[in-house]
Amino acid sequence: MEFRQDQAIYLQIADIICENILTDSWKEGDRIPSIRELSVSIEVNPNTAMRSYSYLQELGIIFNQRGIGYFVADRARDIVLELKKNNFINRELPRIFKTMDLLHLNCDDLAELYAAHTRENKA
Amino acid sequence: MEFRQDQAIYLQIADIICENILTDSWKEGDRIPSIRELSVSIEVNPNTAMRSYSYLQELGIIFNQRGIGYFVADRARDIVLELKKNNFINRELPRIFKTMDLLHLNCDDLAELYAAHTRENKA
Amino acid sequence: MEFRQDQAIYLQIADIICENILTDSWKEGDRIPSIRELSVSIEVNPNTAMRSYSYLQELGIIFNQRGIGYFVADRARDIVLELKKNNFINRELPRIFKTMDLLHLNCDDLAELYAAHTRENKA
Amino acid sequence: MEFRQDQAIYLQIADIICENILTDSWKEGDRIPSIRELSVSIEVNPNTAMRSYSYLQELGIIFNQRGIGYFVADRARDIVLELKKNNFINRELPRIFKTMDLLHLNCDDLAELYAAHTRENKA
DNA sequence: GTGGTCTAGACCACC
DNA sequence: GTGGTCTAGACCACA
Repeated sequence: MEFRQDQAIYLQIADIICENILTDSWKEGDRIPSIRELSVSIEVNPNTAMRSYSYLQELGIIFNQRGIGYFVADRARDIVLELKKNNFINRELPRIFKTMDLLHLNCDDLAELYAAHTRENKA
Repeated sequence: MEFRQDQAIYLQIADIICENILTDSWKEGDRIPSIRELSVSIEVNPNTAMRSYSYLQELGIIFNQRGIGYFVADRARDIVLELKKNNFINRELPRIFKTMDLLHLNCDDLAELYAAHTRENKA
Repeated sequence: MEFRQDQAIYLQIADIICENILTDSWKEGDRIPSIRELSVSIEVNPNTAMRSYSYLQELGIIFNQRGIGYFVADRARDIVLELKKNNFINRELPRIFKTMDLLHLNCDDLAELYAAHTRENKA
Repeated sequence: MEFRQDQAIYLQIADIICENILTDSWKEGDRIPSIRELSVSIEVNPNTAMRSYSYLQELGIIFNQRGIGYFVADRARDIVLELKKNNFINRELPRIFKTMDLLHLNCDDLAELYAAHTRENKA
């Protein structure tokens, strides 16, 4: 497993888990891999995997049952959606539109690029 | 002056300078503030301001005349534009589109959200 | 059955049993539920229930008759009372007082807060 | 520096810091010892000290300035007071009174013990 | 100098 | 088997 350099590994792991939840690959109530399993499968130190889990637990996205493992929380999907949406709208969007202004790109240009992107992904 | 936590301060400073160039607030050939002036006005360590200037100098956006100061380079505007464009299209857009997919947002939603966000900030 | 996160489950179970003894719900000489019965009724791993019983047996609060079951020991009530009292006065009280000092609470406040808390729970 | 066995060291460190804030030993806006300084002075691993700081930062009690260090947050005292009070009233008090019931101790007994405790500390 | 992250490895309590 | 904590030591970016 390869990680980007521009973000802490434990955050990238957390992101991947959130995506799994958003796409229903991991459903609410499901047990997720143990820290040891995960750390082996993605080749990181158990401490790093643990950090991802602790982080998600704080956010209420997963929870722990002593001696058994971690599970996807009940309202996990809603929480993730809410967090991602807020972050996107309040943090990313303003910067995106600012950049667009500076580059003289308008919404139509973006739509075009988006269409191109979608085509590529289908191909 | 306040900075975000998610990016090095010297990069945020460099960004602001680039914006000044893109919007023609600082024109090619203009002398820009000395490291000391800048560091005082935005309340950062002179080392940090220095780092921003070194960074921009490496990119050919500004240049230094010993004992006189820093100046906006001749083709600065083009260079900045090129860099920003490449970065936006190749790095930011893919992640933006990915997030949009996960959040089930389409291009029209974007424009709408942006409008709403702008209104809120005005209020 | 739900357990707190801040203490081992087997200790919480042991505590409940002790309370049953202190309140005379379980009298000295009484047979108490088998490990299997208990583990089913409160939904814990049998190993965990077993651990609670072993722990209480070590303290002389319950005893085992092979093939028959566990029983409340003769002087169980006295032992429990003694243990609880010592623990409360020597371990808990000092920390309670320390917290009260920090929070500028006196003894009267305590009683008042407790009354308020009780009312809330009833409501 | 010695720590109790019944609680994680990083939490005990956090507690001590909170007490320093409550007693105004560390005032709002003050810079607190760097992670390295702290870890040396109390003889723990820097990672452990770091964990305490991260924990307190999440709670909004301290904050970090890049490359400079950690500082006591503006409303730190209020936050700590609020947290401690809530925890004491909602978590500790019920258990305290439950134990008092079981031990047949009443509020007057507690007051007496408290008075004794105060005398001891003065002596 | 500051903090942040990661690895490695150990030990422990618990289920 | 599970997670949780701690130590040790390294590397890095940043101010």
